[in-house]
Amino acid sequence: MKQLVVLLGATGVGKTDLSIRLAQYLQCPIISSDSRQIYREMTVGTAVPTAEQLRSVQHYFIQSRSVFDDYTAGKFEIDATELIEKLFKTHKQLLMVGGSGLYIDAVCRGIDAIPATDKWLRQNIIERYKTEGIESLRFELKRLDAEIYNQIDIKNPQRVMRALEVCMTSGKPYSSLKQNFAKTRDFDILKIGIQLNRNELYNRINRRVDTMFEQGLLAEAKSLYAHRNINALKTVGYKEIFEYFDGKISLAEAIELIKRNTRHYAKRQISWFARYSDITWFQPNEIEKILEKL
RNA sequence: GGUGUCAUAGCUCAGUUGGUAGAGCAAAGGACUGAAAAUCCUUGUGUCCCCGGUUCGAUUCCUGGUGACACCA
Repeated sequence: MKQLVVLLGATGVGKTDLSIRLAQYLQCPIISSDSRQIYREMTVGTAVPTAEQLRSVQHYFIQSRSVFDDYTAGKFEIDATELIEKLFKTHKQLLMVGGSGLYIDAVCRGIDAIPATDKWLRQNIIERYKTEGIESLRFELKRLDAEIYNQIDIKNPQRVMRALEVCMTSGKPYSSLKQNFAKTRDFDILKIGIQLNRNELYNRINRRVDTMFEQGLLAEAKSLYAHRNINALKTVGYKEIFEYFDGKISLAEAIELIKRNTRHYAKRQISWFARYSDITWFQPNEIEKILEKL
């Protein structure tokens, strides 16, 4: 049986360095499940693997799309499963590495097939949200799909808008499309989790942010400033610098905010992974134990 | 040195016409099916600066002290 090894963990725990070692051991390429490293315009701020790391192991998805492309988790499921199928023809084991929970889910269990939604419709719904408020959208969603209305987090505008947009484009209730069944994949999945105690993780995150600035994060953000409204650029490390460019906060404040928001992000990842019951957890330095597991 | 203002949660501050107090941020926990590094939810006991006085009762009023800030010398 083919096996997909999934290396996951919070941002900054040291997945990248470890992944190179594991890929070399398994003699397989790396498939990235990172929703931001996939964009070629963002290098420094997403802590993409170094040029040397990219040279030493074949990587897929890293810097393979543009921030102008409107990439999504749904596309990732299609692209990644296709790629995995292809690679399994020449490899018994493959390594997927990344911390984007939804992207990992998309590959491991799949997300339901839902017709692509129209860009303008979403724009329209966002406008309605801004002018009419959330209540109006909730009211309409309840009318179109009472079941989904009761399922989703009604306090979360993004969820309400998405549900509405699906109902409107498909012409069917979102709840009828959202099956929630895990797809069966024709390969085994082994989840390897990397964790550190909270203090150590936060220290590493803080240090990594300082390093990003030394490596030119400011200049990179400057080159993207004009496109700040693009979804992909609503990203920790960029959005705070944009605020600095706006003159709303100082550079020192931006740096602190990036550190803090990255910590928040790491916490959210930890919460997400906590619900997977099939992860074997290791410390980043327990390479021998991990190799043994493989 | 003098005068004035202030001192409340980790931080910034609100408030109590005298009955021991609450917001934002932080922190912690959580949710998550095409924006996911996104978006959202939950959680607030703290010598109310210290000593004393008035009072049934003081974080609140009064005397003194300490500290910070401002102005005047």
